[in-house]
Amino acid sequence: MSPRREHRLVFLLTVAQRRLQRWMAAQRQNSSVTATQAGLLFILGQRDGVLMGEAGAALDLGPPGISGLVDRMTAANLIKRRADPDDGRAWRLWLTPAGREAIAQSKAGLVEVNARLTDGFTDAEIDVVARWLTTMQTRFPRGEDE
Amino acid sequence: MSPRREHRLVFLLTVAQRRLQRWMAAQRQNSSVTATQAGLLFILGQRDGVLMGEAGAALDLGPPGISGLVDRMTAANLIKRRADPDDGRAWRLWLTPAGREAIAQSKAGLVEVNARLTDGFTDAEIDVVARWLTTMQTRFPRGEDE
DNA sequence: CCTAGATAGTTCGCATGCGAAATAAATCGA
DNA sequence: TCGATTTATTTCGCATGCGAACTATCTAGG
Repeated sequence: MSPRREHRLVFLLTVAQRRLQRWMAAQRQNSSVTATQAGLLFILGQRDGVLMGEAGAALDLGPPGISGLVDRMTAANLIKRRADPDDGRAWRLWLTPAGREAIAQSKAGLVEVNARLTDGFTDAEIDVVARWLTTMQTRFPRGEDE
Repeated sequence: MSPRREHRLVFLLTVAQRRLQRWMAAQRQNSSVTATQAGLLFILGQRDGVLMGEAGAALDLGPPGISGLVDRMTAANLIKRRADPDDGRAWRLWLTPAGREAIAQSKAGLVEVNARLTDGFTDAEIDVVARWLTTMQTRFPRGEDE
C-alpha cells in the first residue's frame, strides 16, 4: 500500500542474501564450497566442457566474475581449464574427480538450506517467490539487454 | 514439487541480489548512494545520533561491515562520527547537511526501483515475497542467535 | 592476403562485507 | 579498589564481483 513498505524490498533482498551467504559460510566451515561455486559444479555436472563465457552467463557473472571464480576453483582442484581446440581465445571447463565428488557433497549440503528456505511457506507461496526472483533478471536487465 | 526446483532458490536469490545491485550501480552513475548507504541515511533520518552498533544491527552488518560503511560515508561527507559523551568506546552517527540532502535524492531514486521490484505482481504476492524475505532473518540466524 | 572490427579472457583498482584478532573503555565481583 | 570479563569499535587478510582497459585471437570486407 504505502510506498514505504515497498521501499523496504530493496533492503530486505540485500539483507536476505547476506544472511544466506553468511549462514552457508558458517555451515560450510572447512569443507565444501560456496553457493556460486556449487552452481558452476552443477552446470558442469550437466554439461562438462562448457565455455567460460557460457558458464558466466548461466551464473549471471560478468567476465571478471567468472574468471575469478574459475581461478579459485582451479586452485582448489575442483575444475580444470583446457584450451578450446577450435578457438584459441576460448577455454572450456571440466570437472576434476574432486569436483565430481564435491557435487554430491554440495547437493547434500543444500538439503538443509532448501528446507529452511521453504520452511513455513506453502508450495504456492514458494512459487510466487521463485517467480519473483526469476523475473528479476528481466526486470533489472544488464547493460544493453533491452 | 521436485527438490530440483527448490534447489534453485539459493541461486535465484544470489543472482537476484547481484542483478539489483548491478542495476542500481549502473543507474547511480556518478551521483547518489548505494542501497546500504541509503539504509543508513534513512535510519539517521529517523533517529539521528545512533550508535554504530545499533546501526549495524539495523542493517544486519557485523562490526567490520558497519565500520567500513561509516568510513566510506564519512569520507563522502554524508555522515559524521562523534564520540559518545557517556561511553568512551562508542561513537554516535549524525547526518551532515549533504547527508540530509542525499536522503531526499535516495528516496527519489528508489521510486523507479520500487516500481520494477513490484511490477507484474499483485499486492498479495508482494506481501508473500516481503514476508519470505523478512523471515529469512529468523530462518537463517546469525551465530548464536538461537 | 591484410587490416578493421568483434569476441573470449585476463588484469587492475575498487567496493563490500566477512571472521579473527587487537585495542580501549566500561563494568562486575571479590 | 583492582583485576577479570565484557563490550564497542578498528584493523587485517580474505573472498566476491564490478567496470574499464588490455591482450590475443578470430572473422569479414576489400
